[in-house]
Amino acid sequence: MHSQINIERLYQELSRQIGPSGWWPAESKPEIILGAILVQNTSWNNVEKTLIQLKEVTDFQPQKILALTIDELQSLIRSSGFYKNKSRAIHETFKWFEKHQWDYSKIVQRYSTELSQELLTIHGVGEETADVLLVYVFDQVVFIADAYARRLFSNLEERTYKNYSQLKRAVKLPQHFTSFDAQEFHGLIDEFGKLYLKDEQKIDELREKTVGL
DNA sequence: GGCCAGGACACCA
DNA sequence: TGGTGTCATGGC
Repeated sequence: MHSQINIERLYQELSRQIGPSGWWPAESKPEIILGAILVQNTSWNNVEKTLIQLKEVTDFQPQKILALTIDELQSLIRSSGFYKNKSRAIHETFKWFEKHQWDYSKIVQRYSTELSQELLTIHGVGEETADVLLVYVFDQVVFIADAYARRLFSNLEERTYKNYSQLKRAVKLPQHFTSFDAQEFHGLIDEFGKLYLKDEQKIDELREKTVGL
């Protein structure tokens, strides 16, 4: 049996050290959706270049995004890498939202607890991107078990979470977490990862405060 | 100049 | 269900 992290204390401690995270860094939901796809296995630094291009050309207006030819879209997002995959993912995801008139609250009502499964039917939207959309677009209280989270939890608990679903199953957010908390928790984990994941002393310090038996 | 980044998917056993 | 190869750019 591994020692487990006290999620409550981890959230509080990360907030105290580096909060507020300011995540997700975007001014609109279409921009969040674009960022969520573009950042797949890619540094945010590369994504920012792409977002600047997209803003200039489309101002993140869905109808303008969808009006781009596949070649135009690929050209605009090229610096984010995997541009063939991502151009298709962006197009299919935006078509999906268009099908639902970009009515976020209505989508939540319609699919209810099945929304995650529905998002996963979109080509190019996998486990993590679906959770990111749930948290930052649909304001759901969900844990995002991304690479930074897996590394952090693996380090703190001194074990190895091999993939997304393994950590996802292991982490239950506190009942009282609001959608803001879920957003902030993810942002803090990733920001902490960027800053300190290679700092053993920092990790040890955090472990003492968040891991019990 | 190789390694890696805020994954997803096809294919295989 | 779980493991592996592939997709691609830019920063270090």
